[in-house]
Amino acid sequence: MYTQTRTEIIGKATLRAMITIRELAKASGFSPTTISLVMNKSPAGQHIPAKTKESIRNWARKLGYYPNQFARSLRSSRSGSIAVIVPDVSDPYCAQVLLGVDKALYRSAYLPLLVDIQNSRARFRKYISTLFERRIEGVIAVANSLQLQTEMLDIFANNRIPVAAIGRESSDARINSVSVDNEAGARLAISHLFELGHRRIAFIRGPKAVIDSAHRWLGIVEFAKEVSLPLDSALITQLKDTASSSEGGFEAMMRLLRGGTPFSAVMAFDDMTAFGAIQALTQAGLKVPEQCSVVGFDDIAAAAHFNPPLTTIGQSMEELGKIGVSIFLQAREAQHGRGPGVRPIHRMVEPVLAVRASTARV
Amino acid sequence: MYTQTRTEIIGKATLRAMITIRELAKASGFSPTTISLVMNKSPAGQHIPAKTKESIRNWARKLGYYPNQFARSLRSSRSGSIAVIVPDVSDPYCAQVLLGVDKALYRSAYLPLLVDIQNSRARFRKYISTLFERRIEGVIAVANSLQLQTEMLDIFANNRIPVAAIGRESSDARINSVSVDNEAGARLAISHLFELGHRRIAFIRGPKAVIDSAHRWLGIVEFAKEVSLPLDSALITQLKDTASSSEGGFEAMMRLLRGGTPFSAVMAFDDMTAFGAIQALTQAGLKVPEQCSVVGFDDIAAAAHFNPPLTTIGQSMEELGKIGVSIFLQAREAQHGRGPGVRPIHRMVEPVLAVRASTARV
DNA sequence: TTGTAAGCGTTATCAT
DNA sequence: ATGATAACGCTTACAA
Repeated sequence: MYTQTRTEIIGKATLRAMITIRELAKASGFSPTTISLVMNKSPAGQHIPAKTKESIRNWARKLGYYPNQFARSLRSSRSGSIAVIVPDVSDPYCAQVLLGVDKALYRSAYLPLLVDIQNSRARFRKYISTLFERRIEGVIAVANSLQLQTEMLDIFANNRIPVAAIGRESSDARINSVSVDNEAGARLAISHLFELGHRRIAFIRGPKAVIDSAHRWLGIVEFAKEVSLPLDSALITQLKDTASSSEGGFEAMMRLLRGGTPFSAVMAFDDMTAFGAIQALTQAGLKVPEQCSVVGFDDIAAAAHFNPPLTTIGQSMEELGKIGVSIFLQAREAQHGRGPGVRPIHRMVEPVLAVRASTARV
Repeated sequence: MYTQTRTEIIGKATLRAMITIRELAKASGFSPTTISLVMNKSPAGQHIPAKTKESIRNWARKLGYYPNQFARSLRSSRSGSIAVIVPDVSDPYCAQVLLGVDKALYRSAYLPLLVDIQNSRARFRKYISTLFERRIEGVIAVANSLQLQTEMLDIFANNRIPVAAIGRESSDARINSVSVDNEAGARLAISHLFELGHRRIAFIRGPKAVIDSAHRWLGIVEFAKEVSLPLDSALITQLKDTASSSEGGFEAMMRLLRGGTPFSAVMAFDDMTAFGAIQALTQAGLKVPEQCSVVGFDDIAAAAHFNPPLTTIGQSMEELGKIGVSIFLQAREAQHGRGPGVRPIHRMVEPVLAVRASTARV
């Protein structure tokens, strides 16, 4: 094959191995301009005969011509890349969001640059220059965890790069966001338990610093008031760590059990917490859901496969990701259109109750 | 701030917003050459006075100068990007490998371009041109699943782009690979059960088309022969789908239970399969591990959080990822050094037995 | 020690 | 309908 012969040159050869538009021009007999017009389906080239177009495309395929994106970006001032920042790729929540982002971006002209900051501020900072050097046109950040605070995203907004924060409402007005309606989700969860006849319900609240915790708690308090359900402070505990984890859930449940106040159901901050809580219950000889119902939040992939399959509040992370992309595209459109008059976009997705086998009638 | 003022221009402004080396030259009073030498710490610039260097770096920081990577790549013929291809980002196995890849790549000069082919050949094909256009210098592919066959990676090898396949040995000699020692892993699993006193062991084998299945089975057969353990064909079943899943495990276990042949332990193809099997056992009223021990393979994150926590064979996906990167770096080094005489690299990681609560003495 | 100028591959503008 | 030419921002001989 042609390209293979050319790669015999060693050293810096890697990129040179590809054929250039001028070489393609020479080989095909057309000029670089014509080729460019054809390859990009430019409006300016609409009067080029179909025969010519056909011929050029054939030559391109035959010689393996792939236009150099760097030259293109340099000329056009468009990088076609967008940063997707996640606190931790191996976290199932992030993974699901990523899936949605990817699906949505796939149809667009943008390529995602995945930045996994692994819960480290230092890593985040080190990536910033890389992203600027690559001239990213936007940022989509999964900001559900503590580690990726929206303030950190200010640097992008300062440089007029549109930012979409996923999973947490931003305090900065210039930062767009999508998140689940935490309050509504919490209501769904507690009302599910309430309808099953549970009256003595325990709560494992999320870390204080996570804004979602507060919103979810608000939903609980309001629902409780409406149906006159008393909230016993002996049945309320809080995750200690900054991040949620199965271990945290385990410990929280141990505290509740040691407390001695009886309860027939638990509402956990999220699924990981619920997993830990169920393990603690099982270990204490209590069967779920027969002796204690458990409900989680998030509906991560593992929830459905857990033993027992977990009843939880789904928030379609995939949807969050897709909306994140659409927000970016919209923001970018607005930026191009009128410049300054861009309003921040905030959207919420509706939570859904996924009833599985970890909850039962009293 | 300077950069902000400049961005008032609308339209194509996004990339223009950044300052160029010439503007920095004008502002600082030094020439582009000097600046380039300083910013890149070029050997040629070793005699530039510290004072000048200092001054240039200060100006750069003050004006927010980030060298344009496109211009740089165009000039230097080095893209600094490498494709990381995964069958499915939301799969926990992939996620863990990705973590390792990312950690290893972070210290290198390369930026990963994540390609999630979502188990679709069509998506894969569509990405190929994007990757060539961006002039990737290498490919790291998680090839554990059926969906990403090593043959698909040939197109890169054909273009002299080093490829490292993770999770599956490649048949093509030009494709480097790292995988777990499946045979040794299977031995670990069965000998663990054997030592716990199990003699009637059931097996849920992996899909036929997955090469790992065969390797694991080989380990089983050899071990059985050594200790004269009879393998009862009534206790051997196989996943039907092309991919492994919790559902597949559930069905396989139902088949085994319906078969009526008694057994005290099951070895599942992988963790997801084990999850499904445990659910089936639980549903049938059998307690794990009291009435039936279960062992998985992979040690995905959820295994430790499962109920009961799953005994399984760990294969440090993170390690696989890191090795994948080191193989790429090595391959690239070799390519630069001597050109043709590059030997394919194949490495294996040792599996480890993670004993948790899903297995017990008979 | 620092500056000048050419060229990387593409595309937009202007000619033909 | 197609072609010549300049410019995008950077690096690197080579010149001063």
